[in-house]
Amino acid sequence: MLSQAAEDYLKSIYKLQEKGGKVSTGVLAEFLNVKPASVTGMIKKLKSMKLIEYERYQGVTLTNAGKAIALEVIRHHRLLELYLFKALGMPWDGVHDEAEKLEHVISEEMEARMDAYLGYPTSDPHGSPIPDKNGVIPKTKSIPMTSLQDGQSCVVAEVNDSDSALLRHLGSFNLYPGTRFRVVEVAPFEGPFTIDVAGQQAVIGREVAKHIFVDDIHDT
Amino acid sequence: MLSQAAEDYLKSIYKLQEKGGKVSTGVLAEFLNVKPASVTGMIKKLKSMKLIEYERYQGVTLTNAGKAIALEVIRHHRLLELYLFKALGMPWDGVHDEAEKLEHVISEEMEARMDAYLGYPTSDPHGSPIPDKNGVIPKTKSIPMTSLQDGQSCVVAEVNDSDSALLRHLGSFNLYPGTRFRVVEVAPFEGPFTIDVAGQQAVIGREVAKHIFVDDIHDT
DNA sequence: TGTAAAATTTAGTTATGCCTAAATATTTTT
DNA sequence: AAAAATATTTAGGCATAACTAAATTTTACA
Repeated sequence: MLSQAAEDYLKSIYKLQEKGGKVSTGVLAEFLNVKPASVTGMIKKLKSMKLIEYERYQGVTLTNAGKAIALEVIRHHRLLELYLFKALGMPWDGVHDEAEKLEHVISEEMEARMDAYLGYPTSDPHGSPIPDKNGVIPKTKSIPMTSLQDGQSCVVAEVNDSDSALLRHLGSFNLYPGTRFRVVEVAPFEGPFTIDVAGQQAVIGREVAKHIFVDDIHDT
Repeated sequence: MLSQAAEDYLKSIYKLQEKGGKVSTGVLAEFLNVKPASVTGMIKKLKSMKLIEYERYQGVTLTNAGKAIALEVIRHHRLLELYLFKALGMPWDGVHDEAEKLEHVISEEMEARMDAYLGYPTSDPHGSPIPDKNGVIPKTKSIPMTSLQDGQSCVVAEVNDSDSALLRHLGSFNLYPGTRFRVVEVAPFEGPFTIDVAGQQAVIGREVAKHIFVDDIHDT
């Protein structure tokens, strides 16, 4: 059995690898809130287990075996988030932290039972896709909210799940995955977005908008 | 935050303390499947945290603070067992192992939500009492099945939860908490019990009977 | 292209929690 | 009450996974 720490490394490498191929020691250290020297240590262990490919100073990539474990952990995380949200009624800004601890601990049996209870879902409460038991992720084609223009209408597809204060903020505007809104105005010089959600106006700053992904875009 | 290992020690000391006052190093080591020397080490740490009282060679007792933590962990365990059984339909011989891992990880919020979902239950699927959130345990007055006589009728109150093979065995006779049965015969010389469960006869050996506790006894 | 800055690795330390072997204390037996 | 048996503690190790500080490699730029 793999340690929780090792699982977290693999999950993080997977996520960072999504954005750009190889993952550097520094970026990984920053992401995991540990020092780069600690990352080097763990990297050596993961390499010896053939879960990553690695050459000194060159960054890391997951092997197929490593990727499978990363996807398994991500699957646990997202199934748990949705389960806690739906079955226990936990708030959408609270499920991430709970899932973060539980994801390393649940059995395959529990995973399967939650999956069945939820009707084999494909996305979690924040809109992130849930890999199936073979590690296949449903394809999504959302774009960052920051690329929207005045007058465009769209649907919230996915929001970053790890910052609970941000989630509460979005919740106060009813900005959940599936919610449609229209861009009323994009202030110039990298300014904030004024949007209309079901008749209510809201102002969303750039920093917040970066964490929101949308799809089904129409010009109005 | 207390480590999982420390929580397990406190829980184990609590359980062993139930049967007889002070808990010796050796008994605790045996119970936890570690060596006595390891127990001595942890004992020193727990003493420095004022969770147990301890004098060299004299065994340990929980302080009030230690007892509170032990009861909290036991509450988590039993609530989880019942939750997994009722909400996810896990078999009663499988919930122990899952709860054993989850008990150290769940938040107070999750505990409270499971408790509410279950309607503030007072016993788990094996009949063990669930401490309330203040650590108060519902009093039970069951006796070991081994003290029953021919012709007595009784109800299963509690069975040992940690041996899943034993639980499957009992399940095959429908011997769950709440099930009534009648003692048809107690074989002499410490022999097995022949019982009648809803018209079906079953033979229960002494070793198995030791792990079954019953109440509501009537002579027939 | 050489040097300074930035990133990464190595070396050595710490804390947790387990282990074995040896020393010591307690209990039981004779 | 002394010897033998049992229980417990001390001493020294190992693995994990973090840390700091120093050394090394890579990259950036003048």
